[in-house]
Amino acid sequence: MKSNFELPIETVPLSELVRRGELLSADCPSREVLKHVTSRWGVLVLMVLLDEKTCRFSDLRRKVDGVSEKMLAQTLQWLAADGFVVRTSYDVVPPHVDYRLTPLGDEVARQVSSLADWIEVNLSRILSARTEPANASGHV
Amino acid sequence: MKSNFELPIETVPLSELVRRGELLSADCPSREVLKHVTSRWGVLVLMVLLDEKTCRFSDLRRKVDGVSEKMLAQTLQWLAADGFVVRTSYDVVPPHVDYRLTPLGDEVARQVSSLADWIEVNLSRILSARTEPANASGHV
DNA sequence: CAGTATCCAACGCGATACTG
DNA sequence: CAGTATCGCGTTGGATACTG
Repeated sequence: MKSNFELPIETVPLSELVRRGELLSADCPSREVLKHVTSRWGVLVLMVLLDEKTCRFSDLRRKVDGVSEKMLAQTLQWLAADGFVVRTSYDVVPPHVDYRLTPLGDEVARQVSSLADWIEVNLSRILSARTEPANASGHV
Repeated sequence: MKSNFELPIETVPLSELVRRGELLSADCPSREVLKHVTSRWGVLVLMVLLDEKTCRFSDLRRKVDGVSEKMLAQTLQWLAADGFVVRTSYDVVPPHVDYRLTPLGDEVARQVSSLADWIEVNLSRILSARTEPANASGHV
């Protein structure tokens, strides 16, 4: 049986939309998208592209501290395959390739960056909460 | 040299805050937080807890389709250690344990859910964009 | 019910080397 | 510059079995 995941949203019964049932089901394609977007390097690449508008491969390598060539390439391929990023190669020597967000990618990037910003802004609150005994060991 | 990551935000030089430099540096503690929050099951657990207010272990297992006991336990420990989730155990037989968001956890959960909602709402747009030839193969 | 412990398979991911 | 190819280790993470 084919699920209604790939149907236009308007044709999906409203009852199945009311509350997120999609991501919670293991076989929903949205799990894949979520995986790419929230992957270790996916988040950071989207953040950078949102700021920079357009970036070369080596720019991204430098900005995203710690990423290897392999993982950067793979991450960019995922994001491109999902329609979030466009790759443009200029036919010159030495090679020149640009990456930029699509309109769709711009939207996810904003979501992701919003989360990232929250973490950065609240980092000290989080680190404080961390060291606490985690409480709740006290039985009720 | 100790970085200023753990200092209260007010004491950090403004120049280092202007644009997110934290998550982009490999050794920033925020990377860890991001990892927990955007982990495969972390996202889904936060979503459920945001909706349900309070949940038992087995509730979460059932709602988060596909998660194993091991990974659910580990994810909850991460989120609890970061101060996003509280674990409350009632001393009865059979055992009864509740999980709920802290105020801090509520804030991240909203961020994460916002991203998740975006994906669910735009899934059909994404799946459409996916099949396209990814364009950009055309040299410029 | 709410986990922990153990084993093991899959793969995420970095290091290195090579190519157009 | 912008990658791909290959190797290999460490971690992730599922399945199963056991415990308070």
